Amino acid sequence: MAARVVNRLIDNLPRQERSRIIARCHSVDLALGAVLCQPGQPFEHVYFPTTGFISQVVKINGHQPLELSLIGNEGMLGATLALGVQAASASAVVQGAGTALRMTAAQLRRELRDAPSLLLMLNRYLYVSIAQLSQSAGCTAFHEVEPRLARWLLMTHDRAHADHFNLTHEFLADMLGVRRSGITIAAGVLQRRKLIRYSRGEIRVLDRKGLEAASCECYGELIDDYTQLFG
Amino acid sequence: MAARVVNRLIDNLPRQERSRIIARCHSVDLALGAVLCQPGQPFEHVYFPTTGFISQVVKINGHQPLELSLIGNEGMLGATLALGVQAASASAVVQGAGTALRMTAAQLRRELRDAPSLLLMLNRYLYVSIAQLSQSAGCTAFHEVEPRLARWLLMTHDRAHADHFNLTHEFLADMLGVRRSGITIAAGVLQRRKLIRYSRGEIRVLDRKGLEAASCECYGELIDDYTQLFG
DNA sequence: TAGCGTGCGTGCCTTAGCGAACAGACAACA
DNA sequence: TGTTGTCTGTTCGCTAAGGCACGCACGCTA
Repeated sequence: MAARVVNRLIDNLPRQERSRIIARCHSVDLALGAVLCQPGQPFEHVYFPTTGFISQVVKINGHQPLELSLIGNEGMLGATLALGVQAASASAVVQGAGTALRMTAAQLRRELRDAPSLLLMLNRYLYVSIAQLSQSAGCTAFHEVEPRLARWLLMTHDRAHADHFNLTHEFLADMLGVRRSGITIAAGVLQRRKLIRYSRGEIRVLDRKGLEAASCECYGELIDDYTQLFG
Repeated sequence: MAARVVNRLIDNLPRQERSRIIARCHSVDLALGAVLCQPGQPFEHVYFPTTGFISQVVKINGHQPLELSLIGNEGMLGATLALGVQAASASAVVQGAGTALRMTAAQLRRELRDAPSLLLMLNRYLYVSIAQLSQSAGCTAFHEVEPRLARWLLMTHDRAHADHFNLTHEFLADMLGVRRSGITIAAGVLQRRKLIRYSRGEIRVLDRKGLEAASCECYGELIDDYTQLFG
């Protein structure tokens, strides 16, 4: 169990290609806050998170970076290489410390040449990413802080593989593109409803079902988008 | 000039493939308001707009559809087919009447098999679309109605190939995900500044440079994203 | 020329959320 | 033990924008 690969994309590959890919990867630690790519700059590595997770964020002049998507062991960073473009389209930052499988971008390009199911997988993942980006755009435009926070906590819960994780209100505010005290209020409501408990940067999920009810429907949509293609 | 193909994606193809693709296409009229695809449903056709243009929109429960991207003769609808997924990820609606080159989805898939530059082009276009989606998400989250309206008018101006086009305030409000009277106010400001003039559903761009100054930087970013890959 | 539908201007009230600031509370460290 | 930094709670004033509704004005049709 300990040495088991637990990136769902890799796990989905047929056995031969899977071991080939794993052989080409190194396991690395993802250090909280590390910046893994910058928009316009070529990827050095691609990452398949196993226990850590990564945020893709967009920076808009005069604002804190806004989160676009969260990448955990259900996904990868660097899938756009399958489109033949070397550069990253957004920044990516480690958001939950942990481990990932990592491969150089050059190596991935080589593998893509003669690993048809790898390409197939990246393409599908890109498709899901596009669908999820679209959904998120709508969510950010229309939904309020509280349900968005709940959705965000659920997504993190899924990727952290633990009931508690470390995030300050300040950090959450940046990710959601809202004010810190807006998070304090929304999180306070969720805590009073006994859905979560938090203190000084540690958040614990107490009632997942309840959180799902408190979140906007976007959470379910994102899950559907993924399972439709990856089961 | 009259019969000249003016879809920039197609124009960028090498001569042989270009004529091959054009031969596979039919020119069709895009009727204002026509729905060209639905999320989750397979594409019947793909469209390369020439004079018309198309909006991709996302529907969120209880809200009007929000525009994700605008597709004119610089782009196409259906590029995700290159990812091997048949279904559309969002709805698409004709937003400016005009013409487009159209091909069946099945035909495109066939062409993709042995037209390497076509695949290359679709892949690049997908990359650009992802970058633009990300930028738009940030724009919707942070920028105010007036600059967003200016940006939107510029984008439409680029795609309409004319200084005037037909759009009501109501329609603009839906696209931007804001209230109708919010558009009336923002458009009024732009009109008083002599950047545009409008009346009963017809909008005319008077001062493009001025509009660019009034819009958020996202307009420039979107242009950059595109020109970086398509020149 | 009367009627009606559509598009636009405007106003009122409400509200979510911003910006900024301050205070308490805890943790770590010296 | 005190000091300092970080995290959270809370407040005040403010603004962009939402929801709603009314009225005008233009233009098509009868």
